[in-house]
Amino acid sequence: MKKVNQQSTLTITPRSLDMQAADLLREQILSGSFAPGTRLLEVDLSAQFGLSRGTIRSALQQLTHEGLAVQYPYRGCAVCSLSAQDAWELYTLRQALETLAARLACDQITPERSQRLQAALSQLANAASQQNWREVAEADFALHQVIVQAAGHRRLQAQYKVVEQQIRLYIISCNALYSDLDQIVAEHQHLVNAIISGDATLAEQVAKSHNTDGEMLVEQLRQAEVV
Amino acid sequence: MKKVNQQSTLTITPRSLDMQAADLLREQILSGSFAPGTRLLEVDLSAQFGLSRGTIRSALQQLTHEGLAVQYPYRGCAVCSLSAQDAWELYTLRQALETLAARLACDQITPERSQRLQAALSQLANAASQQNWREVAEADFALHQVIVQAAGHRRLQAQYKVVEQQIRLYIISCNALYSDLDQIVAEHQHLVNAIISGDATLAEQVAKSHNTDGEMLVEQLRQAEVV
DNA sequence: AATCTAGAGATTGTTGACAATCAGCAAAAA
DNA sequence: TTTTTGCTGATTGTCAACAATCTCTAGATT
Repeated sequence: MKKVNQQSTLTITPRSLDMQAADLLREQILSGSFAPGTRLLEVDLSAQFGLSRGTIRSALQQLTHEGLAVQYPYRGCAVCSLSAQDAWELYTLRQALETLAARLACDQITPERSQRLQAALSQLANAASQQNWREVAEADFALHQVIVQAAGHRRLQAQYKVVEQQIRLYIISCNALYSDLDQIVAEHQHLVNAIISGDATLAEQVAKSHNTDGEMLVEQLRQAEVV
Repeated sequence: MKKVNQQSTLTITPRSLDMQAADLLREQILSGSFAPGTRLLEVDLSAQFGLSRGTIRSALQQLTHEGLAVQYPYRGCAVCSLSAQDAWELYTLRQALETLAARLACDQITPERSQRLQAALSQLANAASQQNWREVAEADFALHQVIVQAAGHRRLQAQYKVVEQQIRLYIISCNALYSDLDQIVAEHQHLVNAIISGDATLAEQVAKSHNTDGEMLVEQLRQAEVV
């Protein structure tokens, strides 16, 4: 009789109601159901979710810490709106984190990790060949996740995730499109090769130059603000 | 009759009780009053502060997000304890953030900002000449704060502050000493000069090499764990 | 007409009580 | 003896009610 333990896929992991509420709200925000600027009122969400206001409050505090919501004391909470300055911050910060991740992943590269990088790169190439920019975006995120995980750095992972979420929010709010899918694949090919090569300085340099989608996003927001 | 407004030093800024409680707890932790591993129980703190448990709970959630506390569902909260792995993470992450800050500060350098950098550097040199390592540590932090502020990047500032706080916690828990104060001053001199020079690539390279205290900290923790 | 004041509505902030979970331990069962 | 079960104490998680703050508007004052 096999014991059910914490590593089993049969485990039910308890998750407090406030965290579940935060998860659901995050999903709504990142799927575009709650546009930037949407007010997130404790009273409304409490009624909608069938939970107490305190529980919702705790969930909103969590989202505020993740940068997805902004709190206005006594006046409500809202989904975060983004300026060009915000986009610039995210793009520069993401790049710094990805550069660190590339170097550390490279320092600790293993055959198994190489395979996972290659697999993620293949997914990206497949999505690009189908001209499906949404899947390209997802494959792009997934590839970077693999790199960041390969860095073996919990804080880096946590911080990268927060940045990624905010970037997702901005992509949705801009209806950002990827204009040159082949270039994106080529850039990522170059990055993965550099990491797998074991040359940390090269990996770092390539990651530093890896900015096509970030620059595009900042530019789009800048133009939107000028109009 | 002068109007009192939000920019006046006479303004009282409302700060919710939960944030005030978080401030006070943060201070206790960073001053060493609450050692790493100390249990932070809602019931005890509630009685001690004369606030409700919910308010304390919210304060602890804030500290958990800052990495100063760890939550154990249904079993209490504790001041974060640090391993060598944690120290490594902080040191590498800090370096990446400082490198970004140096580059951005350099890109946006102004005469006024140069002066502030020089002033902060002087404070560091003074502290070192008095062989007062606590003041050296504070001057070191202050100088980096000036650099990070000069980067004009709100998220970078926020993230840097979280990392800095955690580093402070670790320094206290290790009784870390600075062994070569002159070298520290020289390194910072080099960094400030690079930023002020306006050469962003140089600023970045110097910031990347700027790691004396971080490496020392990691090494001390590694030896403490071996014993 | 311009400015100030008070009140109402909307919303959050805080509280104390009840509900839920966890770990440890003693007793019962195998 | 080992394993299982049930209970208890300690602590958090959640709830509904009360307290506090903010913005806006109408009325009063200058």
